[in-house]
Amino acid sequence: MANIKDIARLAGVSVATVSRVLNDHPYVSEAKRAAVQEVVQRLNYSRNVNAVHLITGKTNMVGVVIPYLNLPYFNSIMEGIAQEALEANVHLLVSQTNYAADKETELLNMLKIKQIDGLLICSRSLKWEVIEAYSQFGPIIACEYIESDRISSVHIDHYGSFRLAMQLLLEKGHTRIGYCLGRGHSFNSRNRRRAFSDALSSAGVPVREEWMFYQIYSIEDGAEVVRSILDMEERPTALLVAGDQVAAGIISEAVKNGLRVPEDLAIVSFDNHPIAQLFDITTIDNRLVEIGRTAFSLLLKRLQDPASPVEHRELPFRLIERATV
Amino acid sequence: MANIKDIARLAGVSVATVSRVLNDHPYVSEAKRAAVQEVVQRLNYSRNVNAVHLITGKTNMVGVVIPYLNLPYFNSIMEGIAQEALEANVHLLVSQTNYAADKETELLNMLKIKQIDGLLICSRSLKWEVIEAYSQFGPIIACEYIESDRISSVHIDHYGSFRLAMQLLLEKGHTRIGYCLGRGHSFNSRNRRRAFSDALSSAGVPVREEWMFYQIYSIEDGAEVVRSILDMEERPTALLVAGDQVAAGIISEAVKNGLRVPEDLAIVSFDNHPIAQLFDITTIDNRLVEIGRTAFSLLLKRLQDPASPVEHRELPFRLIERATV
DNA sequence: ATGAAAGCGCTAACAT
DNA sequence: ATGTTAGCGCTTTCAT
Repeated sequence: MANIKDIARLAGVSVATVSRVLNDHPYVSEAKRAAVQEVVQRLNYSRNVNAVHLITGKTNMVGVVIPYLNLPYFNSIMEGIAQEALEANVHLLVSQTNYAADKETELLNMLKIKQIDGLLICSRSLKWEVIEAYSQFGPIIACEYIESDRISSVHIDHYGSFRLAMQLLLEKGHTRIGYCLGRGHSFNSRNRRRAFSDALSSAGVPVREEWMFYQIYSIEDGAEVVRSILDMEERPTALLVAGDQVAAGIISEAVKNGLRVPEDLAIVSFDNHPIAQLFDITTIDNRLVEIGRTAFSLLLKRLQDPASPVEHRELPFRLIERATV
Repeated sequence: MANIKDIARLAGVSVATVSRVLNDHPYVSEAKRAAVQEVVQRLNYSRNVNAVHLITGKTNMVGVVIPYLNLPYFNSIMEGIAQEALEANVHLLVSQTNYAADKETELLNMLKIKQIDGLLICSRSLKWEVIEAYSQFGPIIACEYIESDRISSVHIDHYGSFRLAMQLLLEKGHTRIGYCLGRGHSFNSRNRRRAFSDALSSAGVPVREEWMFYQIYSIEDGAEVVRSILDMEERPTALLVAGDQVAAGIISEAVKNGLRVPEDLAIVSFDNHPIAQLFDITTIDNRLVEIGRTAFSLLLKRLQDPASPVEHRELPFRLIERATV
């Protein structure tokens, strides 16, 4: 492969001049510029970016820590990130972590050694204190709520959205309410749980542990929840479901078993995925794609101006009333 | 940031020795190894991979050309790729191209300049002849059928699977059959179209252009198809649908408009996405995740042994009979 | 405007 | 077993 020296020799100029031409620097005579460009064309030359990375300390790549690419929640966020990255001409080093801490550490380390210019974290296992320590090496943006003066974040108010959903159900007279979440111990989940129990207690209703389901991710998981409910002596009359996909699984299985929705089982779901429309599910739009877009643009801003401040943006959620409440 | 020289100085050894320790090379005394490791720990040192990339000419990164991350078809393939990459500890440079040729060229170029070690192509706009020219720079694997002695591929037999679907429909007595595809001009689509018309002509039935729908990707697109059909004087009685998501949209809209499935409109769909189960859709499992996994492992093999031959693997598809035929 | 030369941080061939 | 040293391909002073 030809290198910059070859080009310089063939064009009859110095490597510095070639570099200037390559980087669109001023102070190069038209004649030499043309000569260089001709040789570049003729040899079909491309710069070795690894050398460029080494010397500039930048890579035009940002890392993305994402637990599961195929879960609708994360897929939507990723979609937003990818859209903006395409636009900004920045490359994405995507690491599907399955929540493995060592995978997260790996990307953090890449930031430290400048293999990536910045890092987007959709969700993580590592503690924020650990992650914060890496912010000295480059901007880090979180797609969840975090109080930090070193890591920017974009999030929606999961507490608020869960309270809204609860209010909807309580107003309809429901008191036997359960919920389905993914990870039970995440920050978001804890918030949701808190909203859930706050709403219940302000209505003077006790929390029923047996109606709280965790590790519910898929359509099949949703069906499973319905089967558990059917076996109960006392069943919940309403369910908050984190994820439309799961809600669809629940509704489908419920109907199959003679339960009417919403009469026997009301559902409020989250995310406003296309499938929610299909099943006419009342859902709260969490603006997931927008979260991804915003996260990326926050990152870009800090990349372009490292002095720009750490920001925390809360995106408004939005209730979509349909037929399951 | 500390570099290898600092470590060498502090540990009282040469940079070569440090490099040997870092790379687990033999011929280093335990004493020196320990000394180096101690300093590495103490300084929390990490190698600058950009320098390593420059000198080794490798990056432990592979590129992924993928048109849309959020389309179920591609998302499933991506899932397979990501699973294997996680396992193999290889990083993924993912480029969502939206089928923009210049984005594809960009990754091809990265291969040329060794910014990535290999390339996975899920689908593309560029001609294979163009892409083939880059195979000299590193292994390229395609997730679609291609006849090439330079690019390996994993694919399923779209012609065969479409023929099977047609056979199913013809056996049930359908002769007024239409289809819904995404891109109409892709290689896969052309194959499917061919299977479609071959099947029809072998049954002595003419092809009806007005029943062939293109650019159909989403649930909403599916609903739109139904609305077009309802307006027709003569309607198809069956539809081949590339994608369960779209099929779900079709069924939902059809039922809303009083059409019975399969009595008024039979559906055979493809991919066996979880949503197909929910809607009880007869579908042909295209083994998408498996395609992704296989593509990655083919790439890995060629990365580890560049002399290993170009391979073309066809994965068997599988009919899942449910209730829409 | 142009070029010479000094690195960027690392690996590996070579010498000892 | 260990160290010295020559690059990898590029950018960027610093001269001129």
